[in-house]
Amino acid sequence: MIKEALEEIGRGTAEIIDMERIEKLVSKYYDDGTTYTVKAGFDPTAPDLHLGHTVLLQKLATFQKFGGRVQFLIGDFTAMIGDPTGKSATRKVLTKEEIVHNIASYTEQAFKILDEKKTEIVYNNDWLEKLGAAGMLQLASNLTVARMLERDDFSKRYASNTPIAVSEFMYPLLQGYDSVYLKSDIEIGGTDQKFNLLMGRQLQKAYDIKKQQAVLMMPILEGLDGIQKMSKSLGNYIGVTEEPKNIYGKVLSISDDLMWRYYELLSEKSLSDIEQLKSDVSTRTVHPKTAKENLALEITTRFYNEELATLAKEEFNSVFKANNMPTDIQEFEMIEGIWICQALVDAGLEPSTSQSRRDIKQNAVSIDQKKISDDKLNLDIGEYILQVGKRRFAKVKVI
RNA sequence: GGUGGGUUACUCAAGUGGCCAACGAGGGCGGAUUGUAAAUCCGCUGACUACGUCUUCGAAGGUUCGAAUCCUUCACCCACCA
Repeated sequence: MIKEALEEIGRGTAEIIDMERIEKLVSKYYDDGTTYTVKAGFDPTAPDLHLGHTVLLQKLATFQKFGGRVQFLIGDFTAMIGDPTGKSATRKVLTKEEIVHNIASYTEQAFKILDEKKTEIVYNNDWLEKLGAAGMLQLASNLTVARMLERDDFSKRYASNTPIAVSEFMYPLLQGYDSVYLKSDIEIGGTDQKFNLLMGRQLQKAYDIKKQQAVLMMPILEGLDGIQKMSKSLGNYIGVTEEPKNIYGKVLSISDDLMWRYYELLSEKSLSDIEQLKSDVSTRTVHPKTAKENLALEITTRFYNEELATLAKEEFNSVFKANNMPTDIQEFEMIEGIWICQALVDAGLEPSTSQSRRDIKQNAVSIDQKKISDDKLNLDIGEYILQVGKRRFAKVKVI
């Protein structure tokens, strides 16, 4: 029983520091029901969760099955600094309303995966604000600049002459202090968080709270391009609130190699089942596309339900395989004689009339399934289905 | 505080007075093809009812027939020195 739990916990992890501690915590839970805390931090600036986040959430959910109580930490204070990812040195300060709004949508999404009853939501502004300048200085004295520069992000940016704001140095310290305050037993995060996660251990020791958190790191999920990490700013993400057909379609668009990565990190299938599937595909017993369809179906089902997921699959096949039209096309009303290029812009299919012309020249635009080549066309009264490329549609009623 | 270097389109990055709406790469979009929105090949990628006009090269002025390119001021970044 414990063995099984530990296997599940270890699945897909990139690195675990202090596995012994985790083993102790889990076995104590099985002995006398003592629970333990698992901390994970989230940034309230981006209210849209994507599959990259769910890798962590799924791991948290796993812990919840085996005695973990999740400390779902909202980094409302640290969000003001911004994690030193090299993107922007400082972020705009969010208003209270924005944060409240973001968090509401955040948690709603997160509870599609997490067990709400075993989750405690905490805000680091609650204690970090009270820390004050003196507390901050005390905190900062725990770390040397040389040590800080060892951190990968920093050394790279320093070497490539990318600016580093001094406030960014505070980020790992504050995150570490969160662990001191919360007396976390385990903290999980992405591999890119290693430095910050270890800071928690170090500070817990420095502040002498009689325990040091174990650290579990999950690999960073690659985005749809298969190379860069999944992130909203790169546009290579699958959002958990996206429509079923989008989730389904996007999963289907990943490369075959990436599919196995997604299986390991996102699927609920056991590792041995996945191995089996892999060998079936390589021996051509199972078509890779089938494997991918099943994955897409499973992921879509997780965020909706089986019925909607199946519907998404059918819709996808109908639109992209059989080249049928999607079922839900947006409608627009326009005035008689409207220029086709303008109509495309008004219907949101094109960003500019210039782009419309280019696309018409490239044979990308059709009206009622017929390609057009005349970019000077004006529309008479009637109803038309405008289409750009394979997947942008609009219904236009000209009056 | 001093000295020097930098700021170009979504990103990276050429361009040092007219040939610049601006090389190239990535990304994006489209076409063909397919097992998919994969891979591959090809094309497009500032705006405008458009073989012309307009607005872009950190910001504002200036020199010039003509500026992304020269000058001045300002902002931001980097390096070295203090």
